[in-house]
Amino acid sequence: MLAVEPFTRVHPRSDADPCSRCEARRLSVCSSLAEEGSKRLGALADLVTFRPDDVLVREGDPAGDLYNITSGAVRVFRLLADGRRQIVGFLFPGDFLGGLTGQDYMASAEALGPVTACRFDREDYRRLMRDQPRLETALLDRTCNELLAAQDQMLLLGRKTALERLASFLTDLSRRAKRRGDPEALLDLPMTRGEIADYLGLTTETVSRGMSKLKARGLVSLPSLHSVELRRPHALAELAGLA
Amino acid sequence: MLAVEPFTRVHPRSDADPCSRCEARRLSVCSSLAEEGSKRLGALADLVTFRPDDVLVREGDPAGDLYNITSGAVRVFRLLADGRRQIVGFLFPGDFLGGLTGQDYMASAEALGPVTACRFDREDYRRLMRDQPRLETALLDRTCNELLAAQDQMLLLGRKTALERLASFLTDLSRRAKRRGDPEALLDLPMTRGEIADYLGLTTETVSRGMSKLKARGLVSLPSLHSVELRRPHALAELAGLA
DNA sequence: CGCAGCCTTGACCATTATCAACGCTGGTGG
DNA sequence: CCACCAGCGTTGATAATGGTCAAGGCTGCG
Repeated sequence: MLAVEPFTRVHPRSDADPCSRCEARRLSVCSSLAEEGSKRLGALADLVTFRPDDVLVREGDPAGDLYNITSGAVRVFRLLADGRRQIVGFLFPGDFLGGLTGQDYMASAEALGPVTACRFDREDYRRLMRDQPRLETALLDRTCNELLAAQDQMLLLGRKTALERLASFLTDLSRRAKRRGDPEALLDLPMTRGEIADYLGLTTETVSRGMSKLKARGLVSLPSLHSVELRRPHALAELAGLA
Repeated sequence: MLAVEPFTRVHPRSDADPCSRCEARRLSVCSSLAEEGSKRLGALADLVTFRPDDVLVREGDPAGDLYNITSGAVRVFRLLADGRRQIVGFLFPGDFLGGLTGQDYMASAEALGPVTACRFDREDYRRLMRDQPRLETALLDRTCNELLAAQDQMLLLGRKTALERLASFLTDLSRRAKRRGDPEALLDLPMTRGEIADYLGLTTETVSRGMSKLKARGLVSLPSLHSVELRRPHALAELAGLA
């Protein structure tokens, strides 16, 4: 039986210092360490690049490295035996990939396009955490946030309609873009319709129809295949069931 | 905007000592502390009881207490504005309820039947964790396990059929019963069909039909409304998509 | 410029939700 | 102690959301 090995993300913090080594501008791991000597983290990490569809980690492989995404985007997913895929998350710059517990990776991660990431050895990172309890507390906080997001996604998958799911997705992307400092109304969609479908528990066709319907209702415009402009973000959030 | 506040569970460990105060036989929090002085934890906790449908914590309320369930079962859920409910988890003896980060509870929890629990003050628990890093590491591990279970549930809600969801549910209940030391083939179902439905993203009727179908296929028998006997656990696990 | 892959749209279909009726059961009060 | 009743569960008929299959268009890259 496989040991457990979840993924966690690091969300950027606005008050953080830049990490010169991994080039992320606002990264809470780097921030936590800045106070106690970020040199050390820099020495542990190296910058790696991936091409589109490259595999960062594969479900079932022994857990080794941890990554901070610094550019590009990543899909994290699990598969059923017959090939059905559920994407459990998309990672953007500032997000964290990898788990510290368990023996094997329990989900796969692949690059959506060109990706650069800051790689840590898992054991180094663990040692670092042992020396710096603040880092462990920060990771616990982040994992709790991740769990909260997972509960949101359960509500979405279990109880929302196709259109509500799309509205939720776009609203969430907008929120995350804003947090990263990217424009919140003109979204870049680095994933295909099929990947959005596998994230929302739908099919390509339903996602496509949903996009068309949102456009027809004037909630969004679609300047290009892989970008969306939120024209009525509040109405979209309302449709998403947020408030 | 509400601060994040996820729930985490403590899973029992077989090598743990009993916790005399909260009466849980195998509880990893108690275990972690046994090594360094479980008296202290005992002093912080008090035993509380709830009647059926009592509210343990309510979504949106300021986060205060943490609970270890010692008997009975609990539903943890989130709601949409129009009343649609997604149960994000059921808690059984040995499971942990409450979050250490964030300002407010982000999900509600109610007793399925009579429940007893070991209650801790959140601040006390935090202080305890600061003194005992092992406890924090254990909590991080457990939260990661929780996150993994959440990803399983996403796969279930996004990509499994109604019958596969039911098979997964029963298989998971069996695994958890075994871990608690309860019979793994004769399951107690403390929840209603409607609650199972709200956990699996289905309706009462579909759950009921699914149960009948599993019975017709000889995979289970239904000795009473709230118990299930797994007659072909392996076939059930296969249907669940496990392997 | 052409082709492959992705996206969109349409027609049809299937799974599951909805609506409805009825049966069971456990708790309560006469 | 029994009978009633409210709530839950089951089953059936019908409807709807979203899936499947199919055809054609766009686009970006070689």
